[in-house]
Amino acid sequence: MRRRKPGRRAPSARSGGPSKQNTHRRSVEIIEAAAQVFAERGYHGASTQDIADILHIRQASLYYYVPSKEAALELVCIQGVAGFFETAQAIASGPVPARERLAGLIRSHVAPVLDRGNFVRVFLTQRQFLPNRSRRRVGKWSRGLEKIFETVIRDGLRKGEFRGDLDPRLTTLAILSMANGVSGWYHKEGASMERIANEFVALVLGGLLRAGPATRLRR
Amino acid sequence: MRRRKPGRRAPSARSGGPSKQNTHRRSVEIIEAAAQVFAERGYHGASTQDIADILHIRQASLYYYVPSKEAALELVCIQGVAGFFETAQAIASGPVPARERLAGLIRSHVAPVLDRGNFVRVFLTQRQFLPNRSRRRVGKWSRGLEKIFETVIRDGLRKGEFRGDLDPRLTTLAILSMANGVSGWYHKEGASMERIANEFVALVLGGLLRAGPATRLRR
DNA sequence: TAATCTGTCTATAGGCTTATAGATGAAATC
DNA sequence: GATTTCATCTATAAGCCTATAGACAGATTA
Repeated sequence: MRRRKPGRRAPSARSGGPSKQNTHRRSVEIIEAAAQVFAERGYHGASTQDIADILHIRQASLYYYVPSKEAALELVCIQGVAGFFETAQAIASGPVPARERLAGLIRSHVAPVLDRGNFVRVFLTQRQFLPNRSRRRVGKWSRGLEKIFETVIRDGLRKGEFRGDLDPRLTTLAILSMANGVSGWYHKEGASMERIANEFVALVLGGLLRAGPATRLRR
Repeated sequence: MRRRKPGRRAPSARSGGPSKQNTHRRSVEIIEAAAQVFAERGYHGASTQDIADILHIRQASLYYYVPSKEAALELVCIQGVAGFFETAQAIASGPVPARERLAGLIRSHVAPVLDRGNFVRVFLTQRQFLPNRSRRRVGKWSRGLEKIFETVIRDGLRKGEFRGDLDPRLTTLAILSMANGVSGWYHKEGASMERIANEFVALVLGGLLRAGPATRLRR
C-alpha cells in the first residue's frame, strides 16, 4: 500500500502516550493484538482497524500507545527474535559434544513457537516490510543465529563427530528452514512441541536410513 | 506509444480481453510481472501500479488481460504448484526402493525454484490470500503432495529401509519445510540447485552423524 | 475543590488503491 | 477504402487507510 506521509506535519513529538516504557499492561495487549493480526493477514493485509477491533477500542486510540503501524511491526518483530540469540549462544558454548549442542539449538529454536507463535511468525514472514534501519538490525540477529548453528556444525565436523562430506553452510540453512517451518503448521497438527523437537533432532542427527553400512546411500 | 506487435487472435467471444486462454505472449508477461511483485512485496503490499510499471504500461491496461488483482494471484499460485503433483506422483510410484524415491521427490521439489522461483514463493507465502474457492483448491494440491511424501516414507518404514522409530507425519512435514525454505534463500546463496538437492538428500537419509553404532544419539 | 493526568472518543485530512468507461490509433480484415 | 479488432491510453469514481487534532470524562494529585 505504500503510503506517503498523510496529513500535515506535527509541530513536535506527540505529547500523549504512556509515560514510561511499554511496560503498561495495555501496551502489551496492543502489541499482542498487532502480532495476531499481522500473523493472520500479513502486515500490509492487516489494518490498524483490525487491531483496534480485537481490543474493542477505536482505531485512532491505538496511536496513544504506538506512534505508527510500522513501529508496531518493529515491536512485534523484536519480540519475535528476542532471546533466541542469547539462548543459542549459551547452548553453543557449552562443554558437551557438538551433536548435543546442535540438538539443544534445535530444541530451543522451535520451543518459542509454543508461547509466542504469532510473534515468531511475524518475525519470519513480515520483517522484510520493516523500514530499512530496523530491518537491518533484526537481519543482523538473524544472521548471527545462523552463524551460531554453522559454528557448532563446523565444530562437529572438525572433531569427527559429523560426516566429513557435508557442507556446513547448506546444512545450517537446511536445519533452520526445517525449524522455522514449524511455525507455519504447528497449530494445525496435534503433535506436542517436545515430540516435534525430538523428531527433528533424530532426523537431523541420524537421518532416515536404518543404521548399518549396507543402507548408506550412494552419491 | 510503445505498442506491441498485434496479437493475431481469433475474434473474441467476450467483450474485452484476449479471447482464449492466457496463451498470449503478453498475458504471460503480465503474470510473470505479477509473480515478481507479489514475491517481492507480498500480495497486499504490491499494487497493480507496481505490476504495470514493470511492463511499462498504464495501471488500467492490466485489466484488458486480467479481470482482477485476485485473479492474477490465482494464476500465479496455480503456476506455482503446477506440475509438482504429477511429477511427484510419477516418482513416488516408481519401482525403486523408497529411499531413492524419496531422494527423487526432494530433488524434484526444490528444482522449480530455479526457473519459477517467483511463482513458487508466491504460492508458498501468499496463497492464504486467495479467495476461499481457489484457496481450497490449491490447498488440496498441497495436501496431496504431503500425502505422496508421507506414503513413500511409510513404505520405507514398512519395508525396513527406514528407522522404525520415526513418525511419518512429522518427518514429512520436516522434509517439506526444509525443501520449501529453499525458495527463501536460494537467490542469496552461491550454491547450485543440484548441490543443494544433493546435500538435502544426504542429510535426510543419512543424518549428520558419522556412521557407526558408537555415535548414535541416545534418546 | 481545583488542577492535572490518563485513556479513549469523534471527526477528518490527505493519499493511495482497485476497477470501470470510453477514447484512440494502428493493424487486420472485408 | 471502409470497417472491425486489438491493445493501450486518459480520466475518474468510490472506498479504504493511516495518522493528526482536539474534546471529554473519570481518576489522581495538589
